[in-house]
Amino acid sequence: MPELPEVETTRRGIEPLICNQQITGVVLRVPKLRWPLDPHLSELLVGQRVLAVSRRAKYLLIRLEQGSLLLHLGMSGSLRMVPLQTPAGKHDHVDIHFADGQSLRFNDPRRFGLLAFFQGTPDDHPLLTHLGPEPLATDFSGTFLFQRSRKRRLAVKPFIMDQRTVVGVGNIYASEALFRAGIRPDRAAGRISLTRYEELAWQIKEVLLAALEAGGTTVSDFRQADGRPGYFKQQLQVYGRDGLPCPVCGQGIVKVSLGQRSTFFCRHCQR
DNA sequence: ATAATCACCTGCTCGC
DNA sequence: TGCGAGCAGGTGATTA
Repeated sequence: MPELPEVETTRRGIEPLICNQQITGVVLRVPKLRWPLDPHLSELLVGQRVLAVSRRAKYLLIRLEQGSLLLHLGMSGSLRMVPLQTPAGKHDHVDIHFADGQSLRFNDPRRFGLLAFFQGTPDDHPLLTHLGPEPLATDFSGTFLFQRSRKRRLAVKPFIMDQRTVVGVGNIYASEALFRAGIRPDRAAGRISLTRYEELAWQIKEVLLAALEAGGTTVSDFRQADGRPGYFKQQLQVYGRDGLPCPVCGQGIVKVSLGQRSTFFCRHCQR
């Protein structure tokens, strides 16, 4: 999926286009994405104005005058702004029409996404209450990772991909951050020193910021709100590069499976 | 409590 | 050219 840089790129793309706009209609073309879509969504949304678009973890929050829309792109989702009459293509599951004649279109081939209306404060939504810190915030640090990992035998890669540990780090950026920090992805989380966790926390921030600057990473589906792909793929150092030389030492990058997820690393540079 | 596995979907690539 | 197997950016639920 879209990991944090892709979701944030999407947020920045759509916010200026829908902020202060009034919703005039909602079109649902499938009964469910990951979970059933509320068939009354239209009645709940029409007439409301968008106050802001924010992000928590990989969730987008479209804040309305009454309540909020919670949106997750899942593995393959993307959002685009299109003129109202644009014919729906394959996997264009939801349209939200606005008074200016534009429409926010949710495309999601694998339908693992989420779109739900929530009345209360979004932070109280059950899906958001157990999330860890934002990786780019100051409360996310090596000390935090170190403390949270003591006595954990879980491999460090699934540990940092657990959204209760830290949010926003998915399969691509987990491999990239561990490479940059020189840590083997299969090392037990509880057997990594504070010093090394400080480096890892720093590299997580660095790689996410660099990807954000490039508009995210497009593997196949992801698109920015204007339809352009993300350009960070060219800067990936290990993800998807098994068999190719390590950019640092030249030894071949290896691919292994860790917690059912493909994992890429350099046996020489990562210990 | 923690860790591993399964499940939700479609589409694409690979090997035969 | 066709077909089944395996895999893909996420994450909640279920099982040991």
